[in-house]
Amino acid sequence: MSDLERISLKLEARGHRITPSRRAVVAAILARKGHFTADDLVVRCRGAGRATVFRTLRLLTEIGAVCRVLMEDGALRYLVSERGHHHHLVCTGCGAVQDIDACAVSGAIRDLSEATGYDVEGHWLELYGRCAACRAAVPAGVTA
Amino acid sequence: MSDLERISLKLEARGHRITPSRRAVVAAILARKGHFTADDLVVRCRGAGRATVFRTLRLLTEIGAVCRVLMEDGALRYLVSERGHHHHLVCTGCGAVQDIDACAVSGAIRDLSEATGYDVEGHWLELYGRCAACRAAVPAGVTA
DNA sequence: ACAGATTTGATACCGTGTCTCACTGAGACC
DNA sequence: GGTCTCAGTGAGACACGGTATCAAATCTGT
Repeated sequence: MSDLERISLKLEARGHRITPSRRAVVAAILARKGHFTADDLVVRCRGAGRATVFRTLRLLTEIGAVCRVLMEDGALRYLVSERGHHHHLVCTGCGAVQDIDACAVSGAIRDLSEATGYDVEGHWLELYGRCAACRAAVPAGVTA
Repeated sequence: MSDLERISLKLEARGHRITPSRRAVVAAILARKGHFTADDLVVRCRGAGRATVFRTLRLLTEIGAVCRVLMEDGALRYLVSERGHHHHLVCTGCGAVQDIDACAVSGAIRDLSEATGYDVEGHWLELYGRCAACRAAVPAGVTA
């Protein structure tokens, strides 16, 4: 089963129709390597309008086919995702994104719940660093 | 020493002038309880122009007098901060923000560095939940 | 075929933030 | 005092990401 088919099934399961526009957006997303902006898609999906791209993007985020990555400068980007809850390790050199399956904070959350009286329901964690390749290309400490 | 004076000193130490506009922006920020948007400040700082408010806000973020909070919906807000590195626990009920001094992920970062070959340089962590007061007012599971 | 619901795309709009540019005001120097 | 310089200012235009509106198109079930 292709990724496109799997996503289509998920959408249909939630009562959404599989239209040519949505198919085009999903195909464009799957064709992207790494993260992308909503505007990237708008440019590539000449067939679908801006609003439709954003709507589809939101739909896909809701069903978990796409997730959002917070870049170091505060900008939000999108990324194809097949996992449920996970975090990202973003390379500040080349922009590569590595998924992290193990949730690094689940233990800390329990402690915090007790200490603060909060019922912690969710969290957002992004990590930034330099991947092995970028470190080899430009050793740490050297600012280009 | 008042907060305003402390912040002024920090700015001067970096070679910035303490102008009436900046003083007004800082005063407006200090008068705010909890988080606020840049637009909040623009409205309250009738004396200072929009651009100046944003510029001052950026300055204060750089010197660490103000930090940004990522809300659950992806929106960014500002918050007075006297600490260095810390994280936030945001109440999804009343919007209260609790600072968390202990960095919950420093241990996990070491492990990740080894596992992935990344040199992890920074991270962003926000936690969301319901504070004790909100849990008492509307018990968990009840959606208003 | 028909009614009703969903989807679409053009466009206007909003929020957040930056850029531009002419102007100001304070300090340095003569 | 005059004037030079330069950080800072504010009005407004702009950029960007995303949402709201709304008429038209397209499905779906009967």
